[in-house]
Amino acid sequence: MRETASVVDVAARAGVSVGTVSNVLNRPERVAPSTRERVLQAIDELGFVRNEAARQLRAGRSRTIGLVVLDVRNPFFTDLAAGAEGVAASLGLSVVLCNSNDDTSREHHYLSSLREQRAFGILITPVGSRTSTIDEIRRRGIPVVLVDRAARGNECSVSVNDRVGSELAVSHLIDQGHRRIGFVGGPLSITQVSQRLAGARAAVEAAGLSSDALTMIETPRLDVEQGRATGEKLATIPARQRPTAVFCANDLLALGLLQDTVRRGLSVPGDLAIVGYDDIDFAAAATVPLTSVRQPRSQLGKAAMEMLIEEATDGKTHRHRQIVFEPELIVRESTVRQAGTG
Amino acid sequence: MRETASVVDVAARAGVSVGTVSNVLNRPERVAPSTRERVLQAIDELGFVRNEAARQLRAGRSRTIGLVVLDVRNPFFTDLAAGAEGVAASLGLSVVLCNSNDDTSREHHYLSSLREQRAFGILITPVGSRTSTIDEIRRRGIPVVLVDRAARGNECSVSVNDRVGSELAVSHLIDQGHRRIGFVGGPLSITQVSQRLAGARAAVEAAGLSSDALTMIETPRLDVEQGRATGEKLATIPARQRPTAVFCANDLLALGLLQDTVRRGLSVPGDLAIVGYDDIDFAAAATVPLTSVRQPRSQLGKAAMEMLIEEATDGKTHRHRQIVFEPELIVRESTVRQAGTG
DNA sequence: CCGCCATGATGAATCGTTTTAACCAGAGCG
DNA sequence: CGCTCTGGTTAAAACGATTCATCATGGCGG
Repeated sequence: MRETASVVDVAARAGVSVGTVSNVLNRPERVAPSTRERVLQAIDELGFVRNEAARQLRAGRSRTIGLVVLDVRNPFFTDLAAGAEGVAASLGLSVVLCNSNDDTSREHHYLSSLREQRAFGILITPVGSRTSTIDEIRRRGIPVVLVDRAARGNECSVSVNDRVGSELAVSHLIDQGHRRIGFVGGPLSITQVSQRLAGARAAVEAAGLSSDALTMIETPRLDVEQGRATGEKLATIPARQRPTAVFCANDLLALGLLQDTVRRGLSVPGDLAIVGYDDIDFAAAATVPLTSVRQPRSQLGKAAMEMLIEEATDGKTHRHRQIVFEPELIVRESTVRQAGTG
Repeated sequence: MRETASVVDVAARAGVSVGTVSNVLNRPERVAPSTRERVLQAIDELGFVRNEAARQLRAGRSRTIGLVVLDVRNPFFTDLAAGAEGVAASLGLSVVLCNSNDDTSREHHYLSSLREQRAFGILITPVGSRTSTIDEIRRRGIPVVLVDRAARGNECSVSVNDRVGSELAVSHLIDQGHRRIGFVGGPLSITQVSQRLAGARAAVEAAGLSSDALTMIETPRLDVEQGRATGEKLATIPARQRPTAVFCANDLLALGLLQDTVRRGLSVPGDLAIVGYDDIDFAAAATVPLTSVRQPRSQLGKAAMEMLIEEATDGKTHRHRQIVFEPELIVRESTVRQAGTG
């Protein structure tokens, strides 16, 4: 076996031209069965493997799609990725998962790399709202679809209505009789966080409560660690001012807070009711099953990928559009006292 | 601005040859400062972006490294990935994270794709032990380093001594007075699992206990869900035969089991002591902080990547070697009753 | 003043695939 | 018999960056 066989070698061995080999590879129906057979055999014997770089060079774009997420460690994003990947795989496209880690410079680095690779397209949850690099990439003809982020202007996006989701969550807490509610999340520069805060405020207002019924507890990140830290913070608040329920901007925060609260010997939801956001698998599996706002994560990824592919294939006729899914509140024990445990 | 500027456009604008442009890009010191300046300006004005596919075609290999893991949702692997990525990034190489999800066909699919891309190298935790595709890829000149898996024969690997890790864990449980110990994990086809089981058995034997002191509880997967299911299983065992301590093959299992146990109103470690493996961040943050076997995850990724790059750059002089890290037992409350809670 | 060397710059060849226009043989038809 | 049509096949021209052998220029020592 040669170091690496090319299409020329295959052609020589099968006694045909390179064009025919290429046809066998890409449009097998156009070549006569007997020749096709001969070529396939030559490919097999030589252990020929297509050179993707050469294909890409010729095609002008690659067959990889970048998926840039804020946090690979958050199951929300890996589930989303799984949904997106399923669609891509069925079309022979591959997805590379890029973790911006909520860091603008990392995001920029990945975007530059995808641009050099002439990516087929990009799905991204941008770190901030300023997206000059994204605009520049789009201008180069690489389609970009925003995921889990509603587009402002003339671009495609797939998102979930964060306002509605948090209204559901906070209204539920109010229905349960809570009058001092905490909102945990941050930084506010993350659009999802500010949207969810806005929804929470709207729910408080709609219930006719004063706006100070809602206490904002800002965190620097949206992870388990910060959730636990929030437990510390809450403990320092005098009991009569302390929220009796909190709404967390995502499940990682909620789980961290839940763990800390239980460890302090407090009861959930008795002493503190907790609602999360995303409904990751961990939520149902927590020590006290977590009430959470379910987002159609996998479907989100699927829809985004379908839109991206549509834009990438019929670029001319394509019209940008924004898909918005509706979230759903899943009520579990972290907000509603169970019959048996009363 | 043209659709997309190439190196010839840049050359024309700067009034030099394409060779010079290439030199500015790759060996700037070889070109006179004044020309260099002129070329850089042309690049800027035209918004020129290198075409990675063309580079790769010429170079014969790409600048991406595949990292194929068993489960992206397990923080162990994302931490490992972070370590590996750090090293790669400093050399201008990019890492694509591929999730085999413990499925042979997915693994094969990713490997084929990486082969077509003429990957710079591959880091992989293989699903099974049969690795014919890997051998084939290596024969093509793509270096492969096994991670978290000791190599059998003539190949590079970076792993952690699983036998020692589980001996530490089980000896610790025996030291705490436990005489009926459960081992939770599976499937046994995963090398890590069988190694950890072997270590557990060795520890039991070393302590002079009968081999039925160890109860095997096999699971189909290593996730939180299965950990909870294990709780169910344990509950069905008559109290006098039920293990008083369990050693789980990874932290996800341990956390699931912990959650289920606490929910049943049992005390940890009073009614059941639990040890996990990996010491993921979640372990310390659990309702009852989890005793776990710490693996140098990030370092593992770093070392593997360094080896891979070494093999990829001096292919001739390179000699395969196997690095084995030693694990460390981190004792927390899930096995040792705290003073206050007695 | 001549030849040599160093430094910079050049241009053509190359990587491996896809695509397109051209070509050919044979079938069908008037 | 000549014409068109068609299914198969071919040869050659891209795609865009890199590399290497070659060449120009000017300074310097002899």
